[in-house]
Amino acid sequence: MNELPQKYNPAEVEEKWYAYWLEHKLFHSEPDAREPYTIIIPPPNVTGVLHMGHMLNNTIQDILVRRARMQGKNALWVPGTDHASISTETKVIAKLASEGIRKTDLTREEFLRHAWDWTEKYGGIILKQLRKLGASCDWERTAFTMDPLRSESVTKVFVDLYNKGLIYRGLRMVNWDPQNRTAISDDEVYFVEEQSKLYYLRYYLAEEPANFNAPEGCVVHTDENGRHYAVVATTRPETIMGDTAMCINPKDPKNIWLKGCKVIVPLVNRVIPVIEDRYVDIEFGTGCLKVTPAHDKNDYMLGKTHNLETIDIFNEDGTVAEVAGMYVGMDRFDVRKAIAADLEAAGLMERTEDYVNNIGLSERTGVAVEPRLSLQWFVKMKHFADISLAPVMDDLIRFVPEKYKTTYRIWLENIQDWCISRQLWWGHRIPAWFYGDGRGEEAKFVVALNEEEALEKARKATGNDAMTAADLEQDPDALDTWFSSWLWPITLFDGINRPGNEEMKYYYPTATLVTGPDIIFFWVARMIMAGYEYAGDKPFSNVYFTGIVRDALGRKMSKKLGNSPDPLDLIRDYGADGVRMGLMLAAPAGNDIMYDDKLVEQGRNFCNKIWNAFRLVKGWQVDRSLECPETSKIASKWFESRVNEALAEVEDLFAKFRISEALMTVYRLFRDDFSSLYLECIKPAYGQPIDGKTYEQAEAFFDVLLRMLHPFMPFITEELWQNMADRREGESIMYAPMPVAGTVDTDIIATMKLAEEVVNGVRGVRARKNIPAKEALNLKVLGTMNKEAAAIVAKLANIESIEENAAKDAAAASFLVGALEFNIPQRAGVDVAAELARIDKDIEYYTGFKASVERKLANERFVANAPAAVVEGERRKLADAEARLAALAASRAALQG
RNA sequence: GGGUGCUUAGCUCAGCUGGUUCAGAGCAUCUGCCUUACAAGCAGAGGGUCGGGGGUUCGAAUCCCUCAGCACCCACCA
Repeated sequence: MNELPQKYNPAEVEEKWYAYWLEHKLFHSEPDAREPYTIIIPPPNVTGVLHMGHMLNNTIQDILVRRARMQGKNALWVPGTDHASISTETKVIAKLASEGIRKTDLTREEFLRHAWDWTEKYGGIILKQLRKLGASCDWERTAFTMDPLRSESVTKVFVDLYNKGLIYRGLRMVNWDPQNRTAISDDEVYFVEEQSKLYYLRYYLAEEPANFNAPEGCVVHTDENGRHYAVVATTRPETIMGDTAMCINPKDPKNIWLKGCKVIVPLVNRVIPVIEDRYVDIEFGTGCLKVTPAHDKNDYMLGKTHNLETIDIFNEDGTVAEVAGMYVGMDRFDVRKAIAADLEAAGLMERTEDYVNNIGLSERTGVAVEPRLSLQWFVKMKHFADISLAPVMDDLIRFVPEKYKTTYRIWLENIQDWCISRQLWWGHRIPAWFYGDGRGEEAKFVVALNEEEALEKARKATGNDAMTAADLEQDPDALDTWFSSWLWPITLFDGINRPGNEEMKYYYPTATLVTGPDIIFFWVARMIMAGYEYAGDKPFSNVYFTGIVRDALGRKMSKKLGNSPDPLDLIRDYGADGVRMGLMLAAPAGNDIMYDDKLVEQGRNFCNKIWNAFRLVKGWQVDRSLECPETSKIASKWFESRVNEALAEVEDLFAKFRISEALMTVYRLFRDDFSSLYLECIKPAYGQPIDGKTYEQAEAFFDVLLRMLHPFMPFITEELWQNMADRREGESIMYAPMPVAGTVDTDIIATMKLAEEVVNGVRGVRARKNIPAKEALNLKVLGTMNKEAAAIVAKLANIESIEENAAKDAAAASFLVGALEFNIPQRAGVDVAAELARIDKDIEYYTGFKASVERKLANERFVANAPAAVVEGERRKLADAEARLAALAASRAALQG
């Protein structure tokens, strides 16, 4: 063991043990008689690369899984990746574009071939990276949301929901991404403030009334020719070709004169009616609203209630369509500029104003979302909201931190139907086949598991047995990625294709889901829904929401800022265990973590500490003929209790998912209690051997500590555990039982605490007087002290003799522990002035303290109302203070004496 | 506009249903040490009127009200 280097070298250790774990299939799980503990990975994007968020998230999962495994549970962590339809398709399109290939030039099949090539090339990189972290995933079970099992399940669920009437096809205003030419869900839109303009446009009256007579309070606009017009404020003048009405609030006195009129859309010269609706905000702009039902959600609703025509003036890519009649083929933003200039030129622009508004952008492409009327597939959510609210509110599924319950509830209570179709090719294709003419709302279609079944259904529906596959056309759309992810906890055990199979029965519901709160709606909520609908039970019992990893300045990590370290670089520089520890130290549940290199440095340093403590113990020569020294006996008795205390604490913290605090508890146990106290207590004098009993006890403690540390720091603990004894091939600390808290001897804890305080006092004197640690001292106790504590003090503080019931030594340095005074005679004599000053400072403090306690006790209402124990406590406080003051006064007198 | 949460040492945070383990931890800082496990270390020390104000109570970091600031989520106004 003496060959162990002075510093821990993580790289080779990590490589070696990960290979060992794989070789012996230590991550693999099969159902058996043990209690299961299952975690399903939030599948990262198949073409993604590991970032700090993944590091945090997966470290937590690994800690939970490893701990469960050591607790004797059959632990399974299932890995996999997500096909991430929009994200991947966007990347493939970009890659093709760089080669001069346009998606529109390819057939669906050709495009998919490219996409699969891409997926195979980059797919799974992230899973390889997870191994560097030490992730104990059962790689034999690696799944992909678009592999055959998962795909088949998705189709079945679609068909089933359709048959239950929970899926429908409908014309709706959706968020349209003109770059990817697809609909996206509300959740995929984010809003940013944009500096834009409010354009005030003239809408002339179509007919001048014979006797123009506006009521009192009206704001009437008249041009130099005496013609009357209304003014409409809009941020989107380019949509005027789609105007089919102007709307005023019936309660608006300014605009009441427009009631019943018809106005002319500027430039377009179409005559449109003025309608009235209380939706219009009287205070905004002029109180007149142009209504463009095809291009605005609210306008669409107005259009429905007022039976307005809908003119869709944009193409899929955001250029102006034929039907607009002007600016055809121009991009929407170019049109805005052009139309503003043209309106200006035509004298139809009243004025413009600077204006800040929120515009919706597509999460994937960053382009402005265009509200667009289109035919899409939807899942009715009412039913799902009904079945998924109570289990969370009743803590059947426990959310950590709890505050997300409210978020969840509010979302469910306001749930909207889920748009699940995407105009993409990369994804699960919608299993609906059209027949006959027309693809609009009136289109005829069948929903089926495959083309064969579709044909059969279509024949039945039409009564036309001559129908062939050529008469069918499958809906070209793909499904929203989340439509496969929401089944993940079920499909990983093939629970859709083979309901109630053995693995489902064993592994489902899973134990804990670890994920970010940003996907609570996208994913967590929908898995709960799917769980109850398709597995008849919750998908998981706990949801642990992690925070976001930020930089030291609190900024989100992003490629743009370049403030995100590459996790693999960190692992290389600090070791996987160091990085894991660094991240976990700063990661209370639900709190964002401010990443700082200092953290992983601390982790690395701690690894080194463990390493060196091991070197120390392993370096001792053992002489079994030696008696076990008293101090070692005391130390062992004490440390056993300390371990039990810490174990109980850790158990409690894990139950509360306070993992960072659990780690801190073990960290302090190892560093402060084990290294600084226990090892120092049992350490034989230099060059001397250690007795057998103490050595074995120390080894046993080390073993316990390694097991406590293993879930957090798997590599170094395996390395040392393997080093401690001859292990069988295939044996691993991964399966060593996690120690369980035993009884705590509070007396020995108190004794050690006292010893620590005395040692601390002696060291304080050494520091003040510049007495080297090597120089043995004599200690006088002005009273008596616990013998065990005294023995420890002698060893740790390098005391050669302890004299009890000693007389006050005026020439000695002194300190107090409680009311007990200690003196350390000095060779050099004492600095009376300095000593007096110190004593006076103490006297001042305790006098004030005593006064405040006396005040409290003098208060009759306090004595009458406070619980007896509290009052008693105050009395004791007073007595202590008095004793202490007396001791101080005696010291003072002796010094002066 | 609606909601949730936060504000405690220089930094990151813990302090549960009010009282002797209430003012704590880690990191950082300062001082002294290359003491034969570890300088990626050891020993010692300093540092906060618990965001402001008010209230309840014998007693408030803890409960209530209010003000201020911050963060996040939802909705989105032409």
